[in-house]
Amino acid sequence: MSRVLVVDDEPQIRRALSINLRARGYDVEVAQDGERALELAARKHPDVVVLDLGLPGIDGVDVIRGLRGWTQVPIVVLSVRDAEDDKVAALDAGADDFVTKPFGMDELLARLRAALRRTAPAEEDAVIDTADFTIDLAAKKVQRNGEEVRLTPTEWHLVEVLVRNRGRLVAQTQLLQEVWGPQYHDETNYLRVFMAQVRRKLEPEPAHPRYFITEPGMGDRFEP
Amino acid sequence: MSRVLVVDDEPQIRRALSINLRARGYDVEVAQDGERALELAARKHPDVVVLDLGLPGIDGVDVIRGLRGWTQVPIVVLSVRDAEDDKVAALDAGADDFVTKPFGMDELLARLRAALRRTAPAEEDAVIDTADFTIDLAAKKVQRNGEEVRLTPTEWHLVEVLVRNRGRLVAQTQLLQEVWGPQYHDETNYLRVFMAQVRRKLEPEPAHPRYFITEPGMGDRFEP
DNA sequence: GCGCAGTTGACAACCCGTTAACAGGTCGTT
DNA sequence: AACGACCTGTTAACGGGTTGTCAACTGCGC
Repeated sequence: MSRVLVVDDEPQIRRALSINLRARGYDVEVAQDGERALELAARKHPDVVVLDLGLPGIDGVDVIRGLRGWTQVPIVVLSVRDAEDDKVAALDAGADDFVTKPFGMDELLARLRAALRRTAPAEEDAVIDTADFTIDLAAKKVQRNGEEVRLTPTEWHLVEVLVRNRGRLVAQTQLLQEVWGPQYHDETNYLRVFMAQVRRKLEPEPAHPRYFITEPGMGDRFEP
Repeated sequence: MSRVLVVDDEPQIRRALSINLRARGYDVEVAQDGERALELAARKHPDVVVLDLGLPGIDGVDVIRGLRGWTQVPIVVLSVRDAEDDKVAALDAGADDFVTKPFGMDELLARLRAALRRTAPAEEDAVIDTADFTIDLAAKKVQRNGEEVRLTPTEWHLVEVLVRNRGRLVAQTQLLQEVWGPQYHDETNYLRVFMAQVRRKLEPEPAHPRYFITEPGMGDRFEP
């Protein structure tokens, strides 16, 4: 199920959210301050972030900026009532939604579902069919000639980003950051190696790719 | 600028929002009940909907469902405090965000910006069509006679600057600085070489350019 | 320790920006 | 009208950087 990163300095809130979210089937990571939040986000690639604005150390709004520098992951902010200015600043920094403390668990869960649904592919777009293979984004499966093709996690992640932007050119730095994390923005080696692996598994002629196209100097794209 | 559809049954709120939003440069449509909201949304295709939950006639949540049947337009819901159940129902029906009444105009504006920003990448389908070719700025693709034309990074960069300023004359120094960098302001050689390459790839008669025009001594411009 | 996945390095093939050289055209000057 | 200076258009070669590919290495989990 979906991975959630919870960022809050109050242990009892971390604990409450952790228990409640796990009970609903989410994978939960917790961080108690901004530094750890950014580091965990880079390592674990959560599907959604729940972030308390009132953090010790790095300010919550700066955490949002730090995340927005490299990822579009939805961010749900927790804030105290009457902190109107903070809310506006958070939204402008790129937060997706927020919940006022004290909050009901039902409301938070509803907002998490809403945030996740926004990034989830629309139902009808979840399956991409080509003449040579079929990609099911929801099920995370690829079929070729009726047989299932196994992709490693990184290979899949790469394919996913390209397919979600099908028809569009995706810059190398963007691909690297979305698949490997913010500090990998110039490890173009990885891209070459994994594009080659993906092509070997999916392209009819890996040496003359038809779907996973590299535009020299510009980036890569998936052509359906 | 962006088109906003405001749905509320209270005339003073419609009026206040209408004035404030227009003052910020939004195009505003108003509807006083659910039926008109659905009808206006279908006719005008707003970029974002501001919807009061407590409507006469069709329930606000049903309006959300009605919209979600055919569009992903972001919906910002207005609701009274303590209507927790309504909020959850609205979010699950597909609302994107909501604001509790009474609300500050700053907060509403911030949430509108956030909602618009979420769809911005998709919305920004800047596609320029001419009789001879099509330029898709978002996908970084150029088509000519149904076939894809490949531009090198520098060629693309040059085309992009010209197209974004379509119809306007762009000075040589400005082009050189935007495409090659600040220290290249007088390398007019580059401009000639690359304008020629772009013309060769896109113009029907490269020797008599119709789209990529050089105004001697002044600069260049793209004529759609 | 075995197997899988990700990481790293090496190298050839290729692509693209740079550069130079020259032809054609325009304009001002004589 | 003739001339030359200057700007523009066109082409081709060079060299450096990027890409595709392979294989060995590392680290982790079973």
